[in-house]
Amino acid sequence: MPQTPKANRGPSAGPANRLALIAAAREVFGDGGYAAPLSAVAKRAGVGQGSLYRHFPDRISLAVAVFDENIGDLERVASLPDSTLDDLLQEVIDQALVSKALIDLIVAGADDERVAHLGTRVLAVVDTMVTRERSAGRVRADLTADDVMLAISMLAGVLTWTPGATRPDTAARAWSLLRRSFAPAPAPSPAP
Amino acid sequence: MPQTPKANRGPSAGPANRLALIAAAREVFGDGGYAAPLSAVAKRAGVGQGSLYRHFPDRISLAVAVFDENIGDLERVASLPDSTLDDLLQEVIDQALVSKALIDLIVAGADDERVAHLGTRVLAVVDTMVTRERSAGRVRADLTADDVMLAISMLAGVLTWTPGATRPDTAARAWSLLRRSFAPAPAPSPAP
DNA sequence: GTTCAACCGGACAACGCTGTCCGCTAGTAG
DNA sequence: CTACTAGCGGACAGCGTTGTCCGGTTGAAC
Repeated sequence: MPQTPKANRGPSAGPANRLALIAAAREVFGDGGYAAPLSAVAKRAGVGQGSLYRHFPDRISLAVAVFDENIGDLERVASLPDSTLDDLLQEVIDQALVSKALIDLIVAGADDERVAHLGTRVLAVVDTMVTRERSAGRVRADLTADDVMLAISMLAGVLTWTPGATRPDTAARAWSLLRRSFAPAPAPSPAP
Repeated sequence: MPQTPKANRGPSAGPANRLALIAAAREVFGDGGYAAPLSAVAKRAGVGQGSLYRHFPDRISLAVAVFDENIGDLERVASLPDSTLDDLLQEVIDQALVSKALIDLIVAGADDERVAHLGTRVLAVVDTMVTRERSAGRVRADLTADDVMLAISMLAGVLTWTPGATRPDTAARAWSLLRRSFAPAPAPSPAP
């Protein structure tokens, strides 16, 4: 009796399995980091290992599917005409753990086309926001999207290794620290 | 012939093995992160697994030995009466990868007494520097050591996942970004 | 009702890491 | 020289993860 089938929904599952896997992966990456075991994803999704590897042949394709949705959230925020950089960053903070996993993905898959595409999208979102903030005079004129990307990396990183309890506080402190470096230059000196 | 002894320095090794292990661990933690396999440390040190575990029963005791020296370097910088925060941070940047491993250690061993001690020493160093910079008016008056610790965490973190080639550039950009948030408040406004 | 193909779940082989165990060697004492 | 002991190197067992493989199940076509 090498097999003990308990339930097998057959081909009926449709895209359900795929979606369950993505949802499970988001949670697992969220609290185990990008390196979390994929077997945990299958288990959490209530799906066999086979289905996992059939839908997503490797870690990257699974991760790309997950982050595709997260980046969609960011794009949604940026597309609201009066959203601010703070709104965007708040979104990043809310997704902090997944965001860190995204960074790991971008690093790990630096030479993978699918991953590069994600990076491009994020940069575009940030660029939109920075341009808007700049023309509103809410940030210094020489602030670049790269600066903000760097800030986001740092923010997401520090939140990752912050114990859950103190995380909101750390997020606030870190963001207020970084926010200062974005600030417009104040009165350039009392005019001679 | 279950054993094929090639070389065995016997008890003659004295503290040499211990030192070799610490040096090897610094390198291995440096480019494999805190989670790097301990077997790699033994191999790098040219020492048997047995000797590794005899000297350092667990990962934490090995890591503590490594970082003890690194923190010593920081303390040395801070003890020079005219060293600045920039000098300290430069040291951290130079040790970036190991610094990130240190953070991981501090997180991983949050409830370990040996680790807590290391954390305390780092905070003390930072506090010294912040106090000095503050009274020299080189930073805002309300900058705290905790702020700087946070900045260091972020800096070390971002350097960790930066590909080697671009690391010096990233370090410079990140530090200049963070430096801005330490700056003293400028002319408080042209006086009404 | 029967056939078929798509899809499923979980067993399992391969692999890498940890931590232990043990036979061996280099100095030291007498 | 012999007896002894501290310390050494590396084999290996145990364990967890990855990725494959295959018998089993389901709905659709006819």
